[in-house]
Amino acid sequence: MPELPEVETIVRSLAPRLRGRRVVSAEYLAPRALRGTAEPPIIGHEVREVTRHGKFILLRFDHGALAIHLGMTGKLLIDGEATPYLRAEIVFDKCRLLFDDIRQFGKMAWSTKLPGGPEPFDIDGATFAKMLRARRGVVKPLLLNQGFVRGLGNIYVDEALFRAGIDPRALACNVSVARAVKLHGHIVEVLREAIERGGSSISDYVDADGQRGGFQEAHRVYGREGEPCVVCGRRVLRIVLGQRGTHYCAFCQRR
DNA sequence: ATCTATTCCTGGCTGC
DNA sequence: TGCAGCCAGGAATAGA
Repeated sequence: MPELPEVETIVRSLAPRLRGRRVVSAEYLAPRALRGTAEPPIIGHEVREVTRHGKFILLRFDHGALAIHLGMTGKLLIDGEATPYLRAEIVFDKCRLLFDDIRQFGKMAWSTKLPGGPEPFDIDGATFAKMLRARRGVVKPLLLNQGFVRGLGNIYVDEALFRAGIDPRALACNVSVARAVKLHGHIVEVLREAIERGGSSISDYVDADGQRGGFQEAHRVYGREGEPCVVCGRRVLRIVLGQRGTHYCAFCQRR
């Protein structure tokens, strides 16, 4: 499941391959990939840059950008093998880009307004604390809300809350300023560490060269239900919170 | 603003 | 071995 670190890894592998490349042709094999939006007017145009906005990958052209969201199982592969799950193919002058997506939660659209709160990297702890404490909801669903901060998904929210010692069911407004600042630091830290290790590959995720990430080995709570907490040794619990599997240590994380 | 439930989708599990 | 049933979940959506 591509979250910020996985998308960043993909962008870093895509950018040097696509920068300056001219689109020769494009084919959209699944109507769902474009979700009924107009075909991107990219034929004959050159990619200027490949960037990330939260979990969106942006292929930037002079006249706009193609925004791609990978959903759960989306992959962007340079010169990869076509699979039965191929949703789109963009042929460039020197390579081709395949959009592969088993579950079809991914989507692409031309020059859409990009949603979102700030990137966690773009705000400081004090600003984050102010934002967090102004909200009334439960902290985990709030962190998953892309309109609050961009880029976090289920894995990194569980990991950051564990590192910060905050119960995922805590109310945002009840988190002290000091702990909110600490949480922001841990969010930034866990995202940076995950980017360094090429993201987390739970099942499907690979970068544009088909390489898996390595950060799943460093997960402290996500996917570790029943295993001993790396800090206190008690069993990691799993509950459902906001329709999401949620992993935490009841001893190390408090409300 | 914030909550819940529902929808999308399919491979990979589980259990019989 | 086969097969039904359930599960994973990002985000949009509807309704409260």
